[in-house]
Amino acid sequence: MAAKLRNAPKQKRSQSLVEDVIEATAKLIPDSGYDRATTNKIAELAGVSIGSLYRYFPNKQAIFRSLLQKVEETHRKQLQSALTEVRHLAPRDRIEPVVGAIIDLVMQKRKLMMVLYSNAPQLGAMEFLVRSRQSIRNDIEMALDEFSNQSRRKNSEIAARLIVSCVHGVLEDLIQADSTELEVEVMKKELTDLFRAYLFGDSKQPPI
Amino acid sequence: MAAKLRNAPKQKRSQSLVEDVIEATAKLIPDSGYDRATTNKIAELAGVSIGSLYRYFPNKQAIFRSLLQKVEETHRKQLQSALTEVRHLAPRDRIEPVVGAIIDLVMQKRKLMMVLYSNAPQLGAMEFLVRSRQSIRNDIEMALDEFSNQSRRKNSEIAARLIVSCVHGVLEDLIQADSTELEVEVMKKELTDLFRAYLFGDSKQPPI
Amino acid sequence: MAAKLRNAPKQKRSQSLVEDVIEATAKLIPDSGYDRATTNKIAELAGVSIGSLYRYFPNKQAIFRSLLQKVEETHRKQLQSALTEVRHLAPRDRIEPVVGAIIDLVMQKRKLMMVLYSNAPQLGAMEFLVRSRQSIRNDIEMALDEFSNQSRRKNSEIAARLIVSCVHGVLEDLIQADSTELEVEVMKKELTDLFRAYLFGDSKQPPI
Amino acid sequence: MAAKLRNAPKQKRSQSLVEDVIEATAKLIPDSGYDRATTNKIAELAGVSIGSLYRYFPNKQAIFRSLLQKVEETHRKQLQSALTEVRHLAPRDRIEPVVGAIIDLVMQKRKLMMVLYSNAPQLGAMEFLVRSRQSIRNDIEMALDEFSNQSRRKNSEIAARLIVSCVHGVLEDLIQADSTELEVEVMKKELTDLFRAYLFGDSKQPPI
DNA sequence: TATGAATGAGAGTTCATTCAT
DNA sequence: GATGAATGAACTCTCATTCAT
Repeated sequence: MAAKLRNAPKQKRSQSLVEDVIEATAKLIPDSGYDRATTNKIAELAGVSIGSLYRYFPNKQAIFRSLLQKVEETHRKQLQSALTEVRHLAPRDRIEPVVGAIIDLVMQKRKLMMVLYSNAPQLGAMEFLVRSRQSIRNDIEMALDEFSNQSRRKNSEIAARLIVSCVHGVLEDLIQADSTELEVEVMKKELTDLFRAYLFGDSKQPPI
Repeated sequence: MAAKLRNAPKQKRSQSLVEDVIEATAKLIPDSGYDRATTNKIAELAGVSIGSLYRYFPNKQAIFRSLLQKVEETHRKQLQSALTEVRHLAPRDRIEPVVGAIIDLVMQKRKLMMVLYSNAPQLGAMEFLVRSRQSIRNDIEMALDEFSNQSRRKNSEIAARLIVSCVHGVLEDLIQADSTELEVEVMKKELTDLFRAYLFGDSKQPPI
Repeated sequence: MAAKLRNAPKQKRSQSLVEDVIEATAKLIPDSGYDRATTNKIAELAGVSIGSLYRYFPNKQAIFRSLLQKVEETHRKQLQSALTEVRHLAPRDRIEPVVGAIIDLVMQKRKLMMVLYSNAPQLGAMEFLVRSRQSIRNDIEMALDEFSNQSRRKNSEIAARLIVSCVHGVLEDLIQADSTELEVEVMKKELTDLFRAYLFGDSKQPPI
Repeated sequence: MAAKLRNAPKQKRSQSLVEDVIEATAKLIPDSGYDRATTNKIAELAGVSIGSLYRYFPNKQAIFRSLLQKVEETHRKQLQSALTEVRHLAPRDRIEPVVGAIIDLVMQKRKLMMVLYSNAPQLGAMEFLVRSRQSIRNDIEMALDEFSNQSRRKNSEIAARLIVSCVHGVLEDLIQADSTELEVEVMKKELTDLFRAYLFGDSKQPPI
């Protein structure tokens, strides 16, 4: 689950240290990126000595790997919640809230995600990332399978991959352009529309 | 258009130096990333002394900014070519070749693009990148406007933005997962399908 | 005799702790040398907490000093045994077994001795080492005095010093060159021969 | 000959830099040993920036390796001089000046040699050291062969090894005990005596 | 009394940038 | 103009030692 740490943090104190370090890293990333987020800055922001940091993380990469894993894990859980909450709705009405949830989710961590993804190779986290994305696609795929008879798409696996990718693409665009709240809402709608057309051949947006 | 250089390279010699440096940087990035692509390595690979390099680039960031600009410029030109070549086709048949062209284009420079995009903030290139994307969106928007009467989409600007974002999203996924040639083709088809449904309410793929 | 410890270990528990620490240090040295044999590794290998270790040793140097003293003490005792066991032999026949014993003794602890000797200055153990060697020389001197009338050497003190030094020199060479068992035996013989010539003017080796 | 350096120092400036660094290292060793002779201290004492130091030496070990090689080379040359200068003398009169020369030689660099030898394994210099010692033994062996008919020793190779080792042993003892000039002279005489007895069965010292 | 988590000075090393030649 | 040797701040990481529990 978490990255391999030097000492499994069984003690409360240690757990909190690990949490603090990961959190500090997340705070530092947006402005500093991978390289300028130095281990000393991280330790300082976490309120921890550099020595303690290295007691629980074997090296800098491991810190970032742990953060990446934590974020991905959180994302998946939140996606699963969104998918569950939506099951009582008619299939075509499920799209909007799920898309909305995902977008909101990632928009909060904009640059964090960019930095983590683009440094994944150096972190030795590509394998993990691919697996993580696969899990998320599986969740979507299962959700699609529930109404595959009503859908125009036969291959839920490919459809899931496409959907996830498109959402990510729109997100990245929104992040990079530092978009306004309004733009975000507009794109959510448009994305919903896109997927409705794709899945049900129906693109009319319901009146707001 | 080009990054602000210390001396505008009016001389042939200087122009070639600038070109060589940018090219060397592009070669170094995939394996080295931003940080390990040191200015000294760049100069060496470019066959240029480090002193000369700094005569034409004020700092390391400027080199990468120039590269980013050159790549974006090239991409836009190639997109325009693709859009032009396709105008004699029926609107619904224009999607596939354009999507295919864009994907092929970027797939060749996978890691290069990843590194440049994710370091754009540190490079002070976000503003440029947003403008560059806007230009590309404008091109798409104009292409969409040509058949807006046949399309279900009224707002070509938003549609263009969505389309570009989705293509980028799929691309990133293909890049990160180190996808096979086959996967790339499958996703091209699916993306074409997606946009057909979105624009024309028709998602049937033409028989191959 | 033992290094100055913070608390003289009168309790059994403490004595064993001190022993364990010294022993662990001896085990660690051959592969780690002085610096990479960290106090934490020593404590762990000794099955002692680092805090307890520092209760009985004021610092890292003191641990190594204690080890050096213990080793020197052991060596001296073993030399005395060898000298005693040999007294029933004719003077010229005493050389070989003593030389053999010394060489065997030190060869077992090759690297340990090298590390301790070369770090003796930093350990503040030079004074001790000089005194220790003096003791050993005294033992040899007394042994030489027993047959000084048959020997060509008048000054047993100088002869003892020379002999000890030569044995050490040969030992170091054997250690550094990672010599084979055979080489060790050859050098033992040659050294015996050397000392016979020196002491008795007779260098013929007895037939094996 | 010299250790592999990053850039072969062809320029005068560079050669002097390399020399200065090696010299500074030699100065630092006696008081600081290997570990406390930090690269920064070395650079400072050499009057060179740490960056420049690393331009010519890939790492700390390489600096020490270069020093070791330089010292060994010098020693060998001086030994060869001593052996040559002595050839016009009768064999039994050659021993004293050669032994004297070697002792004087090494006594000047006492602790330096100790530190270099004991750290040779970490420096990756054992192979070199063994080869270097072999060369020196060869020189001695050849010198012995010149009068092997007058000598009691048949195996010059072993005799050479023994002699070199004994000289080293005596030297180390003199160094470690911080011996007086007088002691040094006494041991030189005794060593000469030892080898005369060994080689010629004659141990009477000539009147001074 | 024993523990071991915490400390932080300081190690080796890199690399963007300058400037004397 | 061109060069590349020189610079040194800043990086990641280690480990002797302390002290709250």
